[in-house]
Amino acid sequence: MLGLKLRELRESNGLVQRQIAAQLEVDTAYISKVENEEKPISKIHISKLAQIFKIPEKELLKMWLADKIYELIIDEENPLDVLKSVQRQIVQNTINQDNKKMAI
Amino acid sequence: MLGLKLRELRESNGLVQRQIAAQLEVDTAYISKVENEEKPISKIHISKLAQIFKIPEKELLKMWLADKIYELIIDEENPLDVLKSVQRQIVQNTINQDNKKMAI
DNA sequence: TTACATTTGACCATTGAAGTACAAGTTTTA
DNA sequence: TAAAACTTGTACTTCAATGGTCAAATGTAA
Repeated sequence: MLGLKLRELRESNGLVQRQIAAQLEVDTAYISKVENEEKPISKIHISKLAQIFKIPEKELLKMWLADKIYELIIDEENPLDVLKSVQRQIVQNTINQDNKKMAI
Repeated sequence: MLGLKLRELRESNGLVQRQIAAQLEVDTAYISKVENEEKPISKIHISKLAQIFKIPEKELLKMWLADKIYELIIDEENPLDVLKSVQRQIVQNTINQDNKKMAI
């Protein structure tokens, strides 16, 4: 998913893989594989990519994380279920923390 | 989160760590660390644990996955946001697949 | 006290993923 | 058709996380 997005970003910026590769100082083969989702893009490249494409680093980072999670659960029977339960845990957690603060 | 759950399960079944350790054929120290969330529980033990506690393996597996995801995003600024975007991706994906099927 | 249960810290081997390179092949485009 | 762009397969290294162990310390309950 992120690979595809990166390809779109690159193309809409009128760049070829070689140029991205140069800026990240990696092989063009790596870029190709990333765009074709054969390899994950390394987190350490996110900030430079954000620069190149002139988008907020945070946004790209969020996509990067979402991608990781996606890969983790997509083969499960019921991925949305799992997401829901994580969600519940986080919400519950926040509530507990707030309660603790109130108690002080 | 899962560690705590496992502790609860163990205690509500009236078992001590040594007994769990014996069944999994690991050191009690490992069990202790798992329950205290210092180490993740290995996936390969899930099925045996489900047996021991007499709960569906699927349920435990789901918790295991949820835990992984939780660890992945909990330090982010906006973990719920990330979850939402994964959710969207999955839903979108499902729709696309359905459309493809319809086209056949 | 004694014995059992749990925790802790230090340590270590294994494994799998990440990151990368290179060469050779295929596609695209001028 | 030639050059540029891209893809693909294989292979190598490195690195962090995992999955533990052991011994010693600490807690706890009879």
